[in-house]
Formats: sequence, structure tokens, C-alpha cells
Amino acid sequence: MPDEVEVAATQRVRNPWGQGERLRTEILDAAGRLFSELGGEEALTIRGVARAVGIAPASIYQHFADKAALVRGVIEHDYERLSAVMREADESVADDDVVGRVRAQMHAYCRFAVENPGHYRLMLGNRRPAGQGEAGQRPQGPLVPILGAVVAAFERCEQAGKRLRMPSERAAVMVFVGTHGRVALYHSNPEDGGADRILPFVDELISLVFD
Amino acid sequence: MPDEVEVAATQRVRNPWGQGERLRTEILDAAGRLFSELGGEEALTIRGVARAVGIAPASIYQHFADKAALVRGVIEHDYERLSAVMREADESVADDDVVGRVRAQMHAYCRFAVENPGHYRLMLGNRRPAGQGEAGQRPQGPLVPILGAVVAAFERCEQAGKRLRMPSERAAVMVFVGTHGRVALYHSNPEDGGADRILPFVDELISLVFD
DNA sequence: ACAGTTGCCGAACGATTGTTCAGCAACTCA
DNA sequence: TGAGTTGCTGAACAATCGTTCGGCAACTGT
Repeated sequence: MPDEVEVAATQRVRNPWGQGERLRTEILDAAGRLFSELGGEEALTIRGVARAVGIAPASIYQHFADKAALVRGVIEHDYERLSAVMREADESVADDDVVGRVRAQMHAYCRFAVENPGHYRLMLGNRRPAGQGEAGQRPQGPLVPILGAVVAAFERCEQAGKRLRMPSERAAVMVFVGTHGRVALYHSNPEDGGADRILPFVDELISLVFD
Repeated sequence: MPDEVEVAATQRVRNPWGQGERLRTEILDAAGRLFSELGGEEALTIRGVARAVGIAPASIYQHFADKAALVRGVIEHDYERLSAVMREADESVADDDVVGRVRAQMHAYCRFAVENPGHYRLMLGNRRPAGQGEAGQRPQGPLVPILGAVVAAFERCEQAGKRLRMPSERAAVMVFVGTHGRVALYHSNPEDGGADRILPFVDELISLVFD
């Protein structure tokens, strides 16, 4: 019982150096970079991250309870990054160009997937062990919330009078999933063309769901 | 120099028991099963395979030079399996039902991907280190030859007079890649529906590329 | 029946993994 | 200035990995 109180107090205390939080994100960034280069949860080692940051392996445990927590942190950190670039791309297009906003979102998705093959692989490969999610939280894969933004973009298209060949949510899944699969094909065979081959495909896919 | 001769002679000698080859495929099957359940190259251990087969870890090395050779064997074995089920599905449909043959192929692909999550993950996650392929062999990802069968099916559609909204090869990529992506979404979030949610999506995707 | 070959096993080796712990150095507060 | 707290480190732990080696048992041809 006194243990809990002490732990809580320890966590609440601020770092007097003012560097602790910065090192945490530094670890997160380095781990993310290794993720991108190596790809795969097993390829990411505590020692490797520590070496990349320039600290001792034991220091990792001052910021993350264990390796699983570090991996969760990297995943969370990078999904926010992907969501951010898609949101920025969405907002960088004029409001009345509703289709252009869909295209901008998907192009941003492609760029991110090409530039971060490791994270991309993680998005697919994350097997979610039973009971990993918080209690009461409906279990959902990491792609689902991102898909939500695409659905919203298609609903804006419908409200702007654009004619779709199917309900907006279904169109969003169609485009998102097709883009996702095209990127998978690229990662399976990167030799023949990169983003310059992917983006036209995505554009044609988008035009396909409109009437 | 005499070493090479002796090794070659050893490899050429047939197994007098007549069981060696059978055990090899037994190892391959067990490794494939573990691949399906665990998913991921790193999760597949020599000791785990040996335990699954019921033999000593050292015995694996009588049939595979090292772990990389075992993994290559599993990949090859299972791609042939996937190609086989897609070919069987293709041939199980009447010749004049050209669109039905496309659907049968893609449905078989979905079933395989749902029933073998590990292999599916492998199809995506296989990072091909430089110089792994045989010399003179154009490097290509594992999805590419399978895609070829889909292209052929769409070319048959065109020859039968079906109108496509794009060149047959592009339509094949569109459908294949969209199906592939839909399966990825399923694996990312298996809770909401399985094959019964995937197959209608695939059917709609196929109908989308026809005029 | 006997020598020769072959496939499998038990045991071990070195390397690497995640993780823990005591101690040292740098900072804050009185 | 001195006590107290905090972050980081070096060293070590047990576990697990791929892999190797000598020996045993089952089969072959003669």
C-alpha cells in the first residue's frame, strides 16, 4: 500500500534537469528510425535503440517499463505522425475542391508508406494479443481511425453534390484499401517504380468510384 | 577440392530408408503451420519446428542447410500452395463464365489469406536483402507471378467481349491490389467480420472495373 | 553374418536477447 | 555549503537463439 503512494509520488515529481522528457522523445525517434530501416518488431532491440541514441541500454527503462511499452510508444507516436500528415494534406487544399482533398489525403498516405517501410509493415503485422487493449475500449485495428478521415472526406464530396457509384463509406473503404494494397505491391517489389507509379494508380482508383 | 566431390556424392545418394524425403515435407508442413499461427520470420525457431515435428533440433539440419534455407523452403512451399488453390478455383468454373473465373480466383485468394494469416504477413513482410536472388534472375516480389494469373483471367474477359473501363492489365492490378488491401484491413481488425464481409467487397470491386 | 552407410539424437558452444541492481554524478532546495 | 533527489551507467543475470559434434541405431549390399 505505501508502495503505491511512493510510486505515484515519484511519477508526479518533475525532472529537475528538464531533459528527461526530451530524451524520451529522442528514444522514440531513434526507435522509429530503426523501425523504418529494419522493419519488424523483433528486429528492434533495446540495445540497438540505446546504441542509436548514445546511451546505456539500462537507461531505456527509465522511460519505458519494458520493451512492449517501448513498441507501443513507437506505434502510437508514428500513427499520430501519419494522421498528422494526412490531416495537413487535407487542409492544404481549398475547401471547395472536395475531390482534391481526397486525393491529397491518399497521396500523403502513399508518401508516408514509401518513406517509412518499417512503420508500414508494422501497420499490417501488428498482431494484437487478446486483452492488450484497455478495458472497455472497443478493439479496433490501427488502420480504422485513419480510415475515418477518408470517410469524412467522401461524405463532404457527397454533400457537395458529387455523384458516387456507392455509399460514401463504402467508397472510402474501396479507395483506402486499394491504395493500401497498391503500396503493399510496391513494398513487395520496390524495383519497378516508386511513388511516381503509385500516385497515378491512386488517382485512377479515386476516379473509379465517382459516377 | 576432394571435399567438394565428397559433398556432391553425399547429396546424390538416395535415402535407403525411404523416409527422409517424407520427413522433409513434414518439417515443411509443421514450419508452415507455425508460420500461420505465429506469423513472422523471427517467431519461427528451429527448436519450435523440431518440437512440433517431434524430432531433435539437430535433425532439421539434415534437410536444410540453415534457418534461412528452411524459411526459403517454407515460402516456396506455400506460394505454390496459394498458386494451386487459385488455379483450381479458376479451372472449377465453366470456360464461358469469364467473370466468374476472375471472382473464383480472388475468392480463393481471400480464403487462403484468412486461413493463413502468417503466410499472408510473410507475403508482405519479406524484405529481400540485396543479392539474395539467383544471378541473372530478374528480382520480383512474390506477389507478381500470382498477379500474372489474374491478368490472364482479365484478358480472357476482354477476348470474350466484356467491356473494361481500363486496359486489362490495369484492371487486374486494380482488383488484385484492392482485394489484397481489403484482406490487410481484415487482418488489422479481425473482430468485425471475416470472409463473409470480404467476399461481397471483392465482388463489388470486380464489378467496378467493368463498364 | 558382417562391414559400410545413413538418419537421428543428446549435449554442448558462443552469441544475443530482455531485464535488474548497486553506484556514481549532476542538479535542487534549504 | 550540505543533504536529498534524480537520471544514467557498467556489470551481471537467466533465457533463448542458431549451430556443431560425437555417438547410437537402423538399414544397405555382399
